[in-house]
Amino acid sequence: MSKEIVATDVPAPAANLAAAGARMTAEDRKLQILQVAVSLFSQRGFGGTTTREIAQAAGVSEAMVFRHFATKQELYSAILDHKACSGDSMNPEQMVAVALKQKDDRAVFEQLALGALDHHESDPEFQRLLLHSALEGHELSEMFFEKFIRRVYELLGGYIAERQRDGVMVNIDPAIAVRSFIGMIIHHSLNNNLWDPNRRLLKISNKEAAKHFTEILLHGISINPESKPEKKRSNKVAGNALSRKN
Amino acid sequence: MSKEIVATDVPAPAANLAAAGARMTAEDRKLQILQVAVSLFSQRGFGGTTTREIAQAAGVSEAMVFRHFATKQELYSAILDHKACSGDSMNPEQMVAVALKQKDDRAVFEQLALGALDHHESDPEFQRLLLHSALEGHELSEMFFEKFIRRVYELLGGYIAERQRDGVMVNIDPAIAVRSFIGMIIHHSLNNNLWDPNRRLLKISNKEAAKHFTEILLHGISINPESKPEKKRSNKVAGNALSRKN
DNA sequence: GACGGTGGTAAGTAAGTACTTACTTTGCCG
DNA sequence: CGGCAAAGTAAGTACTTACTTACCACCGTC
Repeated sequence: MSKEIVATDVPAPAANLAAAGARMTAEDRKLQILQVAVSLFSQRGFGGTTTREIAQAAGVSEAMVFRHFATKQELYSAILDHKACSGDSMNPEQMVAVALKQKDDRAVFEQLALGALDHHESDPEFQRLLLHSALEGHELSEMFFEKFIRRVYELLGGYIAERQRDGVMVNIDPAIAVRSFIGMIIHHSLNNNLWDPNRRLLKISNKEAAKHFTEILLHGISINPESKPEKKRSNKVAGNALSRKN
Repeated sequence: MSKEIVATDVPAPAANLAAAGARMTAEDRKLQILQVAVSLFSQRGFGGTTTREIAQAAGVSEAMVFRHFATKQELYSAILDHKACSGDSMNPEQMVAVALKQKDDRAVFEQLALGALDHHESDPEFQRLLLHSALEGHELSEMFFEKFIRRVYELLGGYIAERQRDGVMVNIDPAIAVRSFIGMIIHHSLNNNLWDPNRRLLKISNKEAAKHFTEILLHGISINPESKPEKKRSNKVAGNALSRKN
């Protein structure tokens, strides 16, 4: 049972050089080691990955790893920071900014869902890293929570609260609605990446998934759902929201 | 940073004996080691837990661990088997059997949700073990998937399909509805156990959560949602289900 | 009361582990 | 060319790891 120690991809900086075993600038090598380590850590976790494996996968000696990262822990932290901070689509606000202002409920939720699902699909390593770090109690978990999850709750929760004031959504605690929605998304990605990678239970595109999750949520928390909201809906609606049950 | 090596609880068989360091029967000791190891593995994962820690936590020498379990891997597997097979409430059918036959939608979903949420809350170790094993690619992940998840999809999906034929639910792929619902539940538990144990984002009882998740789902996929379905609804409704969008 | 089997251990072993040290190679620039 | 800093390594070190071996101590029983 000898696992191959090969990073799944050798990305940007000097892929061809790396293959030739050629010399690289310190910066490039550091980045390469980091990227190789991402792959290994996400597959096997912190405790399950040895510095020797990392060095081997990067095609250098162990000493090089420790030249660039003083300790294994520092390398791990660097990875998590890198992944969390250089986060490309880590800004939920901007990706739904337009829809938000137009109060296009469907667009708000669908775009957010699609963005998240696509991101999870294109970078499954991140989800694995996040899970590993959460289980290990690493600070990334906390950081990601504070910097991202919390903001999503505020953003979406705020939006829902506003729509409640508009009288078009039932008077549920917005946080519950957000949790339900995020739950559908995360769990769907978790299924695709972790438990059911060949989609035995459910095989749909991210677009379909986003659409259906949105549909269920909006139908689930909207008042007057018999009027099929096909595209947009007119903005302000008179009247106050009333709970269907407190 | 010396972590204490103490199992969170010393359960049934010979808790008082263990405290005294007294002699135990082989069977009892085996069980005790197993239970102590559950706690450690769920906290730190397979790679993150050493056999010495396990022995220390059980109050015996390492040799005793290897007398009862030939290898560390065998101990791990025994744990997973134990947890998955001796699964107490691992039968979703029976816990909603009555509601199922009565076609009491609300009861079906709410009872299932509450059962799952309560189980996750009372045994968070299991969720952690399951996650660890999924990340590590252990066979428990597959087993649990086959033996439990799949059955929930069949059970709930089948029920939804039936209600669609009854004409009271919209013509969505039942698997999508199930995924959405399970997603809300799992993600909520994951939040409570892993990311937000002190409930900063959302603090509700399992009962409330189950009720709200059910509410959202049923509202989300039911036809005719304006008639508040407060308790039960009459069974057969004439007419055929029509999708609100394919 | 010697005996045998079972619960239990102290003290290993060989193969890792993270991390270092002392040293060699390589490219670059005056 | 020659010099030199930076990239890179082989071969460690000190310690931990999973797993063993050889040996006790207790206790029912014949």
